[in-house]
Amino acid sequence: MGSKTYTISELAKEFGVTTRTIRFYEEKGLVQPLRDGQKRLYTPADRVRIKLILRGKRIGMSLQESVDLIDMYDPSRNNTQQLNSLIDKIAVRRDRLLQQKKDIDDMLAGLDEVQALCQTALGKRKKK
Amino acid sequence: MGSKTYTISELAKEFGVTTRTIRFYEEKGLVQPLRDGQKRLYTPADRVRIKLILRGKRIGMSLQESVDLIDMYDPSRNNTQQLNSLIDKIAVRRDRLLQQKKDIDDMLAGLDEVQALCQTALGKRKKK
DNA sequence: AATGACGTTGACGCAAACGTAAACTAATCA
DNA sequence: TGATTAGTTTACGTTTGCGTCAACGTCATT
Repeated sequence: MGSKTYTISELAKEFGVTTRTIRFYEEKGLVQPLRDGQKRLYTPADRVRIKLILRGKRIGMSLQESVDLIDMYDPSRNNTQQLNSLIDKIAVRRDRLLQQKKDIDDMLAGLDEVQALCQTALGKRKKK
Repeated sequence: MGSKTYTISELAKEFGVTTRTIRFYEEKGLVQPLRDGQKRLYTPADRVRIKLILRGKRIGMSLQESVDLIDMYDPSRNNTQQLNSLIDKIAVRRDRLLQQKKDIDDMLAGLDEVQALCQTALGKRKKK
């Protein structure tokens, strides 16, 4: 029953952030770990939340945006109203994500070109 | 010869940013527009730089990172040393971009799931 | 000549996302 | 038992990326 918990430094180490960062997320209400006396205890669910937040960060989302996104994943107490507006929000997000994907592909293509230039500039001496 | 130039507000409008933003980029040395007396005149090259900077922003790059990336696109005065280190940098960037792409795909998949849930939840009332 | 529209240079303000130092506790290792 | 290690709170500091005046110049109308 006592499913696994994590200490703050375990998670910090796993995700490559400082403990300060994780505490900061708590200050902002992004996670609410349990306590063993003074010490914070993180459940697997907490761990996932942090993971998702950091994933959002990697593509330039603000912490709040990540949280908003995470909240979408839980259409628990939703009336028809809310479900419809949720669908709209999803559409907006999807558009942004697709734009970002395009941006990334463009950049990758650019990098390929430059790399090719570099290699022919170097390769002339090597292979042929 | 006198190839086209743009005013600051033209570019601001085109890219959906304020003129303040573009001046800020100049303060930081990201662009160096010509002058007609006091007024800034942006060349097509300046315009492209700004465009690339904003593209970087969309996927969470800092302004400086965008500039670093743009500088890669110009392997002008490169000796073998620099070409090799450039290739290394490109590899690093590519890895990051691929990770970001994966992050985006994961999020898109998540959104698809949630949307499906929403739609079945709604559809049950509609159809029956 | 006055009214806008557009441009300029400071300079201060501000939110986000932590960094960093101080000062403390609680458990553990030697 | 003293030292080290990991945790805690409080609080001020820092960087980035602009927003927001203020105070002024320059044209083109009206």
